[in-house]
Amino acid sequence: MRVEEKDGNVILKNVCDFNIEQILECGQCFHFKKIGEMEYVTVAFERALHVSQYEDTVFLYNTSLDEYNSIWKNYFDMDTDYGLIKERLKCTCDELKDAIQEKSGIRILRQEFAETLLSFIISQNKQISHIKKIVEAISKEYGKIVGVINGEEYYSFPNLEVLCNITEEEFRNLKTGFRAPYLCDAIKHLKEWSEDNSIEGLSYEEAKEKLMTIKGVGDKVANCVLLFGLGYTSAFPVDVWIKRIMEQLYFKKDTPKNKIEEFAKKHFGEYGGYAQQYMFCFARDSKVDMVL
DNA sequence: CTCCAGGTCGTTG
DNA sequence: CAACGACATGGA
Repeated sequence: MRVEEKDGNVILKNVCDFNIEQILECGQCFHFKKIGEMEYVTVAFERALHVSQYEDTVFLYNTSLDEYNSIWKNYFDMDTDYGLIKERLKCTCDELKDAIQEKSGIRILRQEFAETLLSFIISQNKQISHIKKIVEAISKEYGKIVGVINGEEYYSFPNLEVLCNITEEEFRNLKTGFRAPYLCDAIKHLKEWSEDNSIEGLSYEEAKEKLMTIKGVGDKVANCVLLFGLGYTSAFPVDVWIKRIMEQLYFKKDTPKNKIEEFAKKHFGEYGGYAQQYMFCFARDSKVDMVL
């Protein structure tokens, strides 16, 4: 891959294992907007990035090489060799071949911890389109304006200091429903952890246990946060879609979620998170049979 | 109008 | 411990 800066844009040429539509639309993030064919605005790290892709060329508009190197390279996980991961997974797990082939351009975004945590608390029992609306509403109400692209304004997700002052009632007014107290509890914990730095350097198990002390964070949300917001690539969130496709690919019968997670840990190991994303996206897209 | 959505909590058996 | 209903809200 080559990285060039030209006329205030950054261009990535000969990009491998990268499909902007699959990356953003695969349910790992909620703070983006499709503005054209293979053209998006994604909001993260208090910035709005206008990005488009044509074949193996990716355009990052109105940015610089410095910003790419300090922010977007890590956000898009460009230092990870997805070709290698896919080969490993396909070798050991023949069942994944179709999903990987179909969703070959997925990457696991390295998102901010706080936004990921709150977004996935909101996600419970909600459709992705509605999760996006709530994340946008929170950002518009409490975040900063970080860009105007094609006449549309984009707002960053509020930082921790601002989040600390949002009341349960204010969250209810933003249509978060019964999740409002969960969000407040999560913010309280975020504040503690940022003050004593206690979320850093933990093992997967320790971090998961810590996350699950938050009311409203169960096994699935904790795994999503570990994977998308804290970089634990072995995390394997089991939701309805993963349950359906793994029952079809592996178990051939109704199987409890904890059994599925246990199996994934043994079978996929450190690559669990990647395997999960290929399967999730594939299952949701191809509408895997609802029953077995 | 009914059903369900990238679930979790509290309560029962 | 496994099973089950409640929980807010909006879209199909």
